[in-house]
Amino acid sequence: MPNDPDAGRAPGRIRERPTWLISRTYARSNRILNQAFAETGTGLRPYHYRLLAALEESGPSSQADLSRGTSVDRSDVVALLGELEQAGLVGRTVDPANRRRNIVTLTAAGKKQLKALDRAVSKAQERVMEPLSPPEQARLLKLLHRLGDPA
Amino acid sequence: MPNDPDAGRAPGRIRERPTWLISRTYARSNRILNQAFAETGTGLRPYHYRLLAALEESGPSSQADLSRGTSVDRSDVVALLGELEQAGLVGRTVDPANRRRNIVTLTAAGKKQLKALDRAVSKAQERVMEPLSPPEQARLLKLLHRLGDPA
DNA sequence: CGCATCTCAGGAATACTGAGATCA
DNA sequence: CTGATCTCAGTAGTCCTGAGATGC
Repeated sequence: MPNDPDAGRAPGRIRERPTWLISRTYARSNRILNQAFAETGTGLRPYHYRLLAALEESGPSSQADLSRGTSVDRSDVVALLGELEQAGLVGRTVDPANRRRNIVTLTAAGKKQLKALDRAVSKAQERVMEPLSPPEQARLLKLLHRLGDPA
Repeated sequence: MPNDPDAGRAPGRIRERPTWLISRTYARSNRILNQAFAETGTGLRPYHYRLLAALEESGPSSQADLSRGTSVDRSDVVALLGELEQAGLVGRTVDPANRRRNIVTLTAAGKKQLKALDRAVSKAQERVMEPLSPPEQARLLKLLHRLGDPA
């Protein structure tokens, strides 16, 4: 043997704790997802995608509403939108009816970029869900939906 | 009205993407879990718990095996074990049969601490899984197990 | 030599807190 | 005044990469 006889031996599976399973699943999903985003060469990350997708779904929104709808912290939304704005993917204008607010809109370039990201995300998700059969996937999503959004 | 008529309006639910649901569930689980750890007043975090639990399950282990078994990066294991060692919860000795290795063992204090953490984790997990009925919980865990540990 | 292990330095992405300024 | 919004500064915990030193 070139090396250790028992190298690579994995110890036990720890307790089969729900939180551990959730964490493991999330980590794996993230690895796949981040790689997919990296491969687009856009420099955009999942957080950017969330904001763009929410904007397409809800139309022009305030930053606070974007934060609530995407579960991205208000504080992070500022920086993320700054990056998206600089890339020409969104526009920010002050709401004339309520000058505290910014109205954030998706530009044409943003819509186009979103479509490209959609394709990457779809592919990544197929790979994430691959170990399960389609009906199992549907069941899982239903359960996760209730667990992640209990309100 | 003291303020905005439409404040708090949530925009759409974004796309009901699997990765988003996984991410949301993980975030919620983490919030609950981190709070539970904070309430123990031990200063220990989920990562510490993973290592302690793995040590109890597998007995004395090398750091590399701990890393593989817990999915905690080899690089982080070093610092985490340093903290646990300083707290007297684990011991590290060089393996005489293979001097590259450290043999990490759970001390009596570590076992006791682990039991306290176990209680906190169990309670937190009940709260995480609360929205689902017991059979649904079981179904979810089975699916997550296959998804998070596809190898 | 190749390879495993431990260690350290550092970075990336997510998640969060606190505080200030503006405005309804 | 209360409270919502935007912004900035800073932090914490997870996850990952690269590289060096030692030993099989």
